[in-house]
Amino acid sequence: MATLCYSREMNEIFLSPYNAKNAEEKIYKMWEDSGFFNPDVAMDKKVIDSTSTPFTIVMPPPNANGDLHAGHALFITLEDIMTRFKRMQGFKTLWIPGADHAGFETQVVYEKKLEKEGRSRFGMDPDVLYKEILNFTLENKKNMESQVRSLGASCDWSREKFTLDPDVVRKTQETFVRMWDEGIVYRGKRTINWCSKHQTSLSEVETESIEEVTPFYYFKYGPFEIGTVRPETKFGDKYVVMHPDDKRYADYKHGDKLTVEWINGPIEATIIKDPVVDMEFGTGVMTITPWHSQVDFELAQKHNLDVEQIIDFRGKLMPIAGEFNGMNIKDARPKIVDKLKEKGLLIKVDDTYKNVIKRCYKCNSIIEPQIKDQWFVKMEPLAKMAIESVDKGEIKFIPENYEKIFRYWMNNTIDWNISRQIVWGIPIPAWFKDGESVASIIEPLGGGWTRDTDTFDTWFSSGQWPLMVTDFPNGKDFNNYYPTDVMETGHDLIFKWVPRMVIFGLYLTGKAPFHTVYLHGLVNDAQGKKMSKSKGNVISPLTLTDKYGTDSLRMALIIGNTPGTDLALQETKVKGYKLFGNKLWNITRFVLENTQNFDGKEVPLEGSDEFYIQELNELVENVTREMNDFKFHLAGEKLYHYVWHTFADKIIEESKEKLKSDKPEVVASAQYTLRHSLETSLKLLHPFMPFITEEIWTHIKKEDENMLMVTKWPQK
RNA sequence: GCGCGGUUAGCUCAGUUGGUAGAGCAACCCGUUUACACCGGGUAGGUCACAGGUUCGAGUCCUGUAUCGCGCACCA
Repeated sequence: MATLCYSREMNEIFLSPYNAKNAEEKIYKMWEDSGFFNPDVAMDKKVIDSTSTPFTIVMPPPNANGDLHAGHALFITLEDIMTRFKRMQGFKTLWIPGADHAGFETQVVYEKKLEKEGRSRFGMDPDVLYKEILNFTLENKKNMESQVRSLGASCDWSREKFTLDPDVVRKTQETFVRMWDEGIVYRGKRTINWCSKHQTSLSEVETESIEEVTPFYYFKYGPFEIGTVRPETKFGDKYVVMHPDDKRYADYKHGDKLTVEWINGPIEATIIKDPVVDMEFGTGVMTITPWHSQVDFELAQKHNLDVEQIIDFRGKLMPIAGEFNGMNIKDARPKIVDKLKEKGLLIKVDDTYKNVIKRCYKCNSIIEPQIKDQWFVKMEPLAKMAIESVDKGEIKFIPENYEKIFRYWMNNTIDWNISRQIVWGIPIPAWFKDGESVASIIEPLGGGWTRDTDTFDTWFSSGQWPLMVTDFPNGKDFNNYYPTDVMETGHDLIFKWVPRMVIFGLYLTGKAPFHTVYLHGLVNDAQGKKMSKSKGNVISPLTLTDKYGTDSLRMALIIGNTPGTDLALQETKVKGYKLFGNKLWNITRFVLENTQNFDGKEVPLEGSDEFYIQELNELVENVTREMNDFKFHLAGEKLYHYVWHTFADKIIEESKEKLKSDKPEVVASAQYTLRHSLETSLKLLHPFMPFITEEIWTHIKKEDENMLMVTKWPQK
């Protein structure tokens, strides 16, 4: 028979303050050894009813290329709170961890490392480079995993997946081939975003559009005046475009040819009339450079115009530039302007012109639009499915306003370039021969095919992540846990990742991969400024957990932090929750010292005890409701308040008198109230502060009780 | 240019369906007679950005303005 009998020895640990460092590693090991992170084990050991409803979260796989940052700590805490809450409520709870090879991101990190060592990826054997990055990534993966553990994540490590696991690679390639077979993927020669430094194309989300003040030059072009910010692209400009309704140029007819003096001598120009020209802008006349501008390229296709490359893929001018051949565009620009000025073709320069320039989101290089054969995904039909799913209410967003942003993006899709000219990624299974392109895992019949050397955009595979980790299409987990429940991730991924997961889920299975998208904000520094290495204001979560314990950081990240809103992480706040942990620790000490002979059985409540038990019931009800509504900031704050200002300040203070009473029923009632309040508080706090609550629990639980992590969530 | 969000106490932020404004930290005063000084008790501090409107009643709903932040964007 299980009885409570608190001995002196058991209390001794509570005589000194809570030592997070000593407790955390031991507690995490106990959890992991129990196997309860894995719902199958929990069911086998009868901790969870095998008929219960599943609750699944897929962890956004952290990049295996460095240390965890504060944002990771936030998402791990949020997802762990959801997971622990549902697990205690008896759901068949599964949180699946992962690690991301993070294609371009990691390659950039590794290239920086090479640079420091005086090496370069260019000229390296691709296989050697790949192996080096793989080793680097696998080493970092271990580091990342141990940091995720240290934050208390109760995820099922037995199911962990890496985005380069062989089955992930194979399935990603199969999806590509299927999309090709079904006409969703095509090979196209189109304008792409080219980073001349990284020597790869990039998708729209991998570029940043930055507004800059750039000199705007007006040049004389025959009888016309044209404006440009990019004189260096103008060598091949032999089409001059104006609006068909523009009366100023009514004398010129579409197709008219005239000879004009230009940079390197006379050039034959052709008049093109097209309504794409804005008559209000500048002089209403423009020349075009189809190879290096998407608008111009579309115009060229429409009118079947010549398309000529001016700038090569290293960002240098080509032979068409004549004397400027081989020059870097940055150096060439002023020289070209000088030459035009000497020739009397420069009319004026506007130094106040604001222009939006696309840059590489990693190295800040100017993105050069180039024409290149790449693999594209047709976005429109896929986006349509995603919008329909949201229309039907199959996917909800927290906070709600992100639904609008999601819809906006889905309604304005551009076909997705999934080819990357880097080695670090999943190879695109495609073959070329005599201008023909075929998607196929194995070489097509006939022989003589050349394999595509490009790799996939990392989002092409991570977009399928919920399917990969549940072992789509026939795995046991896929049947049991797909669709998953909540996708919790940063609001910055509302474009990059969330839509792609929705699209792939719907495309491959007909079902959205999750019903709730919870988006957290960025974690900023104490002043609310974005953390960055260059500003030197980066706060490492590991430094804070070292100093104050993991539970304290978790509380500081959750309380007062509403979904979608950025958070200013202040060390004093973390410190404050360390004090709270200590408070809880000392409450336990008091309760233990004063309930030594108490058997734990329910007794009739005397005096204010009834009121306090009632208040506790209301707390349980409120906290449970708020947790169900994803309002963890409110639930956490209520718990903090209850424990400190009701439990400690009132229940304990008043109990001091009651415990001295000579009426045994008054003493018993007070003891029951103390013990019940403590146990309930620990259970409610466990998802937020798993370590300290579990540590206390091991000292107060009955012999036949299991660890707190799998103890039943309190009910009113 | 278009879109989204914020503007509440010195600082960082909460405030669920409209009902006389809250927390933490900081400040000030008092207190170490045993759970905790990693503490307790108390004090002070806000025309809820501004202007209108709806309402018996608005921090909360509507309109507009200002301002900060973020996102998107093929005007050469």
